[in-house]
Amino acid sequence: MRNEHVKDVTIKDIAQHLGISHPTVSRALRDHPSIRAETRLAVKEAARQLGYIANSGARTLSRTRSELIGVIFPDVQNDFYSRTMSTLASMFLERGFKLVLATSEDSAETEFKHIQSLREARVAGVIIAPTANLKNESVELLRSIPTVQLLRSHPLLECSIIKLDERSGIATAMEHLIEKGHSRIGFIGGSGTLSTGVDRAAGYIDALQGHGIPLMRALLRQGPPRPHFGYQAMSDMLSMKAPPSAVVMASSELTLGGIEAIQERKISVPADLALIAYHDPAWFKLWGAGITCLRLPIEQMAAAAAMRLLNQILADAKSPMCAGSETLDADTPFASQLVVRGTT
Amino acid sequence: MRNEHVKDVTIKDIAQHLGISHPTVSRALRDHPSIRAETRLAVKEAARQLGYIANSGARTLSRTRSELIGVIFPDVQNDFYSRTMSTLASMFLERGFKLVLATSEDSAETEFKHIQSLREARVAGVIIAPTANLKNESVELLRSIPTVQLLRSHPLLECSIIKLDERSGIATAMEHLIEKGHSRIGFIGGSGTLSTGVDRAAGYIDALQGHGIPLMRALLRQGPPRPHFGYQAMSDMLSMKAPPSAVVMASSELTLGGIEAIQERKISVPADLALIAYHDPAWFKLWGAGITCLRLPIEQMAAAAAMRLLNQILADAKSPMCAGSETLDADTPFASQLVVRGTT
DNA sequence: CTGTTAGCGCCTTCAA
DNA sequence: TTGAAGGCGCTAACAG
Repeated sequence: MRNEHVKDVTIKDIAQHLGISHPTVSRALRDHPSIRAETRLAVKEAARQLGYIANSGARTLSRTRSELIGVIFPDVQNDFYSRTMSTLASMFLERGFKLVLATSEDSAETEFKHIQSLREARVAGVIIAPTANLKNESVELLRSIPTVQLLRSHPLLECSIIKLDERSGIATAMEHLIEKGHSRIGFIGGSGTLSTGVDRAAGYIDALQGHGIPLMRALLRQGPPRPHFGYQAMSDMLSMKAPPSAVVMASSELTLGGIEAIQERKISVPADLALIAYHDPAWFKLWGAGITCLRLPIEQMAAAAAMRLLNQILADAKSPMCAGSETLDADTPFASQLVVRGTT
Repeated sequence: MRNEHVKDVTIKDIAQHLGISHPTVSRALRDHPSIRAETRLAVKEAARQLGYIANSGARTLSRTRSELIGVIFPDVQNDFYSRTMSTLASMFLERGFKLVLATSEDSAETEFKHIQSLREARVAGVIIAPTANLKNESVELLRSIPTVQLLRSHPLLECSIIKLDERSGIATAMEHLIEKGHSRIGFIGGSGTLSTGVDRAAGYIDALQGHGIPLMRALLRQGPPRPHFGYQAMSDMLSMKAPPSAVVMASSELTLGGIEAIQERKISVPADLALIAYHDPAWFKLWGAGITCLRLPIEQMAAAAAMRLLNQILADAKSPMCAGSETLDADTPFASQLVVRGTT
């Protein structure tokens, strides 16, 4: 223990130690071209010996922008977000950025607080999966930070979006079920206030219409994308007089709850009920004969978001006043892939 | 888009706007006691109107310590760490700290890089699950930051540890299996270079000895705590001439791989093979008739780590030179709890 | 209660 | 190639 509370050594200390000026030290440390190789080496050696540790706060102060990237996700327990974090972490680390993780818990208020403190930290950029009812103040703050929306998007946020083609993903799943002869198909998805909730439900409705199957209100359930709601919705559907013969669960968290309800009632899958889930966490292939699902290109999406943000940050640094580089926003949505397994 | 690159409003601007001095503004903003309520309100109002956004870097500069907490975990895909993150996030947010997440990927080198940049950011504290071969430079750097080790610990790190009683946890699991009549019990755990790997294996060995069961080398497998190794080890064991009748899998990631190997060989559980896993991610209760496991008190551990760190930070702020407050390190290990389900 | 003054550590002109 | 001077935004010590 005993933290040695000696004051940190600064570039001035190094300068003094070497009998030169601090600006020279500063330049040497950053490999500034106009510095003699000799002095550069001497400086670096001295820095090492004295145990110099740069002060990123001070650097930020004189530069106006830090090397921090804020990541605002609803939570990290969700497999999608935690895997995304991994990719983002490695991509940004390589480029000298650090990630600050902020979890909104789907509360617009905590989301706002986070955005505020990220703004205070002068983060270089933000990657966000916004909450449904993003506050105006949040929008306002984000206006001054290069931002990229990932997976979810919010209408008020005028920034790049890296998204999935949710509708056609669900459409594919529906095709699959319909081909298998199902027509009483249920859908359990995220709230209609979330962009993903809306889009996935739309895909479901489209598919039904496309095949002339009437939409039954009781078979379309939307709510908070958490296990609890999945359990609830599935239980409800299973207690109907005429329950569905297949169900699409539009999120892995909902699936967790949905399956619990199914097991509780000892319903056999896929004999009595076919199932398609969204996303493909590791355990899906282990459950029974495997859960049929739509696999999302997580790594690619994360990488795309990172690159997009890096570009924006760069463009921003070059021509801070210029508002023209909107060419980046060619929002080509990513496609999910149907993985057929034992539940259908 | 169009980031408005107007220079940020500072306390000086507010001061000028109000015809007072910046220190007064600074104090008012921070609710300093010796400020007239009237001026405080005026300042806050002006700040709001002018769109003032504090600069945390500048604050850190004049205070020497930021409001950032570094969290260094091997990865966040692991359910244990992602759930811990959630708890830490909310605990620290409430107290005005921000979390910087750094994933080491179990590489001592990236771990070092992260520690270095956290040190450069003058983080207020660090919570870490160290890699097996933590570098000396890392130890050196951490010496000057309040640090708490969580779950894993490293001998060179002289700081608080929040840990689990790994040995007795495994012992409980072994008791359970032995009671059920098993004596050929396999163990698949993390590498012997990890503290958790060592302790859990020790628990296994202890239990065997305690019951006069000879230790068979082939039934004790340790390696990287990832699905791939779990798969490998389980496959090996199942191909033995005399395979075990029960296996303890000492991590949820290993379990993922282990179960895959089991399913591939169509071994029936628990008839042909009993199983106990470590940790209790949500899907364990859904697999078959549920996976028997040791549930870890994640939230409590995370909360304890947070409190411990906060105390250290506080103590550190009060008496920076004093080396005496080691009383905090009463390392009472947490206990895991056996959850009996269908695999035993 | 409030203003003055003086840094925190670094970077960036401008000169030399 | 290097040094001198000034400022980034904020807090703190000391006056008043």
